[in-house]
Amino acid sequence: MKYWLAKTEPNTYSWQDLLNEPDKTTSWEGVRNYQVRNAIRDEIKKDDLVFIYHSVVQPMAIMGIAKVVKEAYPDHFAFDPTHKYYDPKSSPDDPTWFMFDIKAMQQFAEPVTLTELKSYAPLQRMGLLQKGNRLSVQRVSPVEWQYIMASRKLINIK
DNA sequence: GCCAACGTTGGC
DNA sequence: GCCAACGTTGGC
Repeated sequence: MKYWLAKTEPNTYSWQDLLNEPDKTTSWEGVRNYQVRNAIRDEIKKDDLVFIYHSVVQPMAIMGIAKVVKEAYPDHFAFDPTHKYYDPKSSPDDPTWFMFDIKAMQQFAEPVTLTELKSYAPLQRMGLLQKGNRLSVQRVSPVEWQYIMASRKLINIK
């Protein structure tokens, strides 16, 4: 099993939006970066765990944990000319872009802020903290994952 | 609001 | 194939 971190701008789609979904489950579409596409298509597997991170808006922080419930499948939003995620390069016969589904599992009692993450010596090499890192879905090492998990009380979502 | 970092596009 | 121009991301 692998660990991941997915960024989202809460003004567009927030952790609370995920909690409000039927079965706390949503599709993660709209990735239009090839490096992230390759990770989604080739590496993300069912039952992998994902930190959901709020970017741009204060407080920038990891909000909670989701589980991959469906592996990569074609991002059909790329096929719709009226949709903002439309990309004429991608076709149903030969899709360029992929999406996957996640379900919210646990929430941190308090968000784990970017400022706090930066203050932890064991996390200095974490992808999120590297200058210029713009990958919207990225790997988290097991050590980093466990360290962050141990920093907070977790609330199970029912 | 600014701007550094980075990815993509398109002319040559 | 190079690279300037442009667009986007995302922290400050």
